[in-house]
Amino acid sequence: LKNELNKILEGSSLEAAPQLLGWTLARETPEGVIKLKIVETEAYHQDDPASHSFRGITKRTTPMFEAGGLIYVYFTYGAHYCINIVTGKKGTGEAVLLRAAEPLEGIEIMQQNRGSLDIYNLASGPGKLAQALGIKSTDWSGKPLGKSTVYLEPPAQKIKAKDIITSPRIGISQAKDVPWRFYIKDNNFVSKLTRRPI
DNA sequence: TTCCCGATTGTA
DNA sequence: ACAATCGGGAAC
Repeated sequence: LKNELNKILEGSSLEAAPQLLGWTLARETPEGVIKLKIVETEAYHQDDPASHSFRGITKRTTPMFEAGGLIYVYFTYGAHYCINIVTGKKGTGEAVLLRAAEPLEGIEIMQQNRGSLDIYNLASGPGKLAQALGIKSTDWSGKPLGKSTVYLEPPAQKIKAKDIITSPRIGISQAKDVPWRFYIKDNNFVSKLTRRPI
């Protein structure tokens, strides 16, 4: 019998991205547990020019083509790590980028990891989110969600459909028009970047 | 092996 | 508004 998370993760990234809003992202570190509420996501898939999986399986993108439930971590701009949740069936290259989250527990650990005390600056962007969690290596990529890595817990309260805003994705040059970014309406912890003008 | 560029962030 | 920074992927 599949639980709710498995149902989400075996679906497409486009379906999963809004459904993951409100879920708690957690990691147990030597310093203590870190928990955040996911407030902003983006969907990427195989037939999507903006997706790393668009050009097929490479060493980097191999996890994206596995069955849903893995994490996919990539390094970008020479400085930042970003965390995705792989979704879909094995053989389909899709994932949900975790773009922003609201700190819930382990805030001091995240402040330490980020070198910032401002709670609105701890995970308000994909690079910041990974840094807050202490994810700073692509060795994490391809690992399954689980207590020994990073795991998800159900939303404290389900996010209502009317409170989910869709918009174009951020920071990409291809497929700028499609509304595959999702975030919680009026949430103060979403990323601050403005969308590049078309 | 060379070259280009990026699913970003911090600073000016 | 813009530089920093370096690995991935394509091209040569």
